[in-house]
Amino acid sequence: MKFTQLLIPTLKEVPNDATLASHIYLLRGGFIQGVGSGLYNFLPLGKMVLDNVRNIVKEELDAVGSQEVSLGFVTPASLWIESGRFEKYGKELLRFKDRKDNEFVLGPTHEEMMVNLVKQTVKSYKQLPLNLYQINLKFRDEIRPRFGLMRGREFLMKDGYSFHVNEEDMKREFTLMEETYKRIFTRLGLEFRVVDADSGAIGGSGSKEFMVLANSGEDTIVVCKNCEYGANIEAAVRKPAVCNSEAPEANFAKFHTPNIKAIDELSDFFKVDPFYIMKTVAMRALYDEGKSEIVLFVLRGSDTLQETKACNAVNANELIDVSDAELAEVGLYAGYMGPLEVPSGIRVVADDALKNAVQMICGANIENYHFIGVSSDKMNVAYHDLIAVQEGDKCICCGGELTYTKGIEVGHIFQLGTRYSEPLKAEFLNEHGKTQPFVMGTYGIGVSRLLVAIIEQHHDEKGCKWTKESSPFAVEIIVSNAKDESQSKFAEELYQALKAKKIKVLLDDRKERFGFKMKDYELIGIPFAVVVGQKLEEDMVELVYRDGREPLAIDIKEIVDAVVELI
RNA sequence: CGGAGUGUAGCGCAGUCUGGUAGCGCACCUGGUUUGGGACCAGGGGGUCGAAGGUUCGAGUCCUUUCACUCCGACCA
Repeated sequence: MKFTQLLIPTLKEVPNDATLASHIYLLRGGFIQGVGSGLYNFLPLGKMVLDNVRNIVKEELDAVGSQEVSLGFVTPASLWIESGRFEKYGKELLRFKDRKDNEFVLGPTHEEMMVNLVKQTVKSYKQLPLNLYQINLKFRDEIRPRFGLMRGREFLMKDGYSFHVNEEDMKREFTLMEETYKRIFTRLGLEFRVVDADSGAIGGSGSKEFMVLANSGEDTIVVCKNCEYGANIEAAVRKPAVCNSEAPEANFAKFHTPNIKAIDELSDFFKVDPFYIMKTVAMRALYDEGKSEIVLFVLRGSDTLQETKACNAVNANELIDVSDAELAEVGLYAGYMGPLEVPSGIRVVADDALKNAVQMICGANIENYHFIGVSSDKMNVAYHDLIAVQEGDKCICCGGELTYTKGIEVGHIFQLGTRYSEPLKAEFLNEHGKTQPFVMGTYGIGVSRLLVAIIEQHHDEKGCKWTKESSPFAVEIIVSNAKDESQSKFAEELYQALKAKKIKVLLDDRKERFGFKMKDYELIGIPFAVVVGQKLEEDMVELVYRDGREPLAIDIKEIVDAVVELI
């Protein structure tokens, strides 16, 4: 393509609302255009990159036997009501009615639709396994869209669904998808990590996320310095913590502790390590149909509550903070809450680390009193993993030191089991002639988000640096002085020669000065450029690299071969 | 939804306090000079000042209402 024929509206100035490198450069480079909160138009260059990414995803998936389909964007709400997600998904799900007053949703993900499709067409185990995917727009009415394409409301996603006769075959496919995803992200030139994850609103178990490592990432991931262990903070586990300081010794008793509420105040008062104090966090858990209840989460004073884990532990849709006044209404006192002698009707969940704990201190559920000498056998509570892993904790696999890093979630794969097939009655006849629900897996890739991930990992102060397989063009030809006839003529010849070799080439034939065109080249970020300039008088052109390598002078007779070799 | 802020040309902004002809830079158009790191000269086009209502002889500016967007928080496959 020729620059003069392409719509590439590059900007010198940074749009006010862009803070992230990828957002700034995608806007300035003329890849995308904002149209509303979380809504973007893709301009020609952006569309080219998007198509490249999309094609790589498609190639790799097709190569392992997945089949592409395209589902309707608008979904009848009835399917969502059947699966139980109409409420569970919350306000993020955009709902609306048609002229006949029927309810619909804009698909944020398409488990229901795909199950419905398969249910109508697959009747026998002989048709399984099956892996279907689509690469289509999704809409999620995000509470707070931000960072450009990173968290838009409308975005391009590949969502795949597999159907199996049993758990074992589903796990085989899950592993196959993990390997396929690794190939996709590697081809795109990304540095990433596969981590254990929370399954969130999709449901199911054993999910893994693909995280592109970048400081601007929205997710905190826990990684081991020593081994391959990695997990989203929402799902990370650690080796049980031990405490070096001595446990207190006391018989069970009620102790007067006026105005001593916080863990560190208690720690000072009793001269014991927070490890031996129980922290009780009250939250209001919200359920379907507007139901809610106050739940007490109990953990060691040295630990911190991980809200996602807590939410999962009580099967709630959401946890929100509780005010002191609300606590008082049910007979609880902030600062003096504990797992013993709890007002009736209040649910208590304790962290796994408190199983078999002895000699603990906890609130007495009476104002100004704590219990001492508490052991967990007195507690009638459910145990769950509730804590947020901290930096410095020990790895569950190897005992190595755990640290935090930031990641951009670009892929997420789930072992769903029968989470959707059962309620939606998606069943087939097995080899014994018996009816059974499909065992499913589901696999997502944030295609438009990948553009963000690539730029976040590959940019400098001048602009984008697209990786080889994502770049909108393989090479750019820059005519230094478009009014110099010999330069224009040679550039045109070179352009035609490269095109004849099926190379994606961009010719900057604008009548602009050299510096201007170089700045645009660097902003747009094509990996290589051939500068046709003054050296043409000596039959030489210059090969420049976007990655910072020194330019190379090359004889005009060899330049075509040199470019072919590079790409 | 809570807190903060911003809406004036395609983009970035000034003008609002103290009411009186709608401005600047970039971009765009015409002509000329320039051509290896975002050039220069001259001329030019482009605005319901987010929207509605009010005060006033007169509103971008003052008052009321409303909408949109951004940031922090809660939230998030």
